[in-house]
Amino acid sequence: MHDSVEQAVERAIDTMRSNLSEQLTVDDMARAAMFSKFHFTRIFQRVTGISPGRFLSAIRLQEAKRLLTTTRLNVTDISLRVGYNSVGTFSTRFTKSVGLPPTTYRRMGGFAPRIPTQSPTGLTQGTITGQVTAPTHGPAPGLIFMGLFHHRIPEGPPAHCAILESPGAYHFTNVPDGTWYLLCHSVSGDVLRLQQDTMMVSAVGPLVVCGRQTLTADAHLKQVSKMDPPVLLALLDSRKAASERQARRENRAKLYAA
DNA sequence: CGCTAGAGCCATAAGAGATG
DNA sequence: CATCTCTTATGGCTCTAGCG
Repeated sequence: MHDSVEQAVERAIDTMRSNLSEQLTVDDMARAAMFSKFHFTRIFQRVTGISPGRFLSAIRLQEAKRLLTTTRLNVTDISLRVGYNSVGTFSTRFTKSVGLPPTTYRRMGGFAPRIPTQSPTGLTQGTITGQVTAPTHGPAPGLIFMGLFHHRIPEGPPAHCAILESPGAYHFTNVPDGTWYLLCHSVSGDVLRLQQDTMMVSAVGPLVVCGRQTLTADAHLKQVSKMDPPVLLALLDSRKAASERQARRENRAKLYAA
């Protein structure tokens, strides 16, 4: 039974991916999965962590990111190709989710110069801490991007973010009160190609922060699957970030030696 | 699994700014 | 200057969340 539910959700996601330029509705997806739209919405949310509408929107923006970095199509054409009839709506949604307007994203080669974080909202003080682990077999993860988001989908500015060079401990302090998802994303190899087999992800949550308490949340990286929501936020260039870190380490070493 | 109120998304249009 | 892109306001409508 559980498997058939997952298969239905997978079928719906396949329908989304192969009909990006169509005006797909939840009704259409529910029909493809052979459920009523009410029941379909519920099981979809249970399996993926987000609603079908948001998942579809995320897939559209992910495809737009790909088209921006791999083709010379203009923004209007790309917005039409991924199912938006209005370039205005597309531009607004893209900027809000990715963190950069479409043309800036293209100019930067698909990377963000820095990852913006939300400004503190007054009542802060919680702490979230834990370990990031990776599978013992298979390719080693590259740099690990970690972020605290309001939703199960990595879009918009995170409340906090960090970069780990390898699996290990992390520590977020001054986390605002609220419900958070810890989302981790690691790429070994070429980030631009975003090949599924080189990407590892982990999602932990919901984590409810209230007051000065400390929460422990361990994140286990796993190979990305079809049912994981795509990463929308523009990430840093991992190779550049790694070389900058290396340069900083060398500078520190020189200072100590002097 | 069905229903419904309200939140949020999208289309449209106009205008400003950037670019070649 | 023409074209492209981005931003913003507005109104309609779809979708989600919550209840039964």
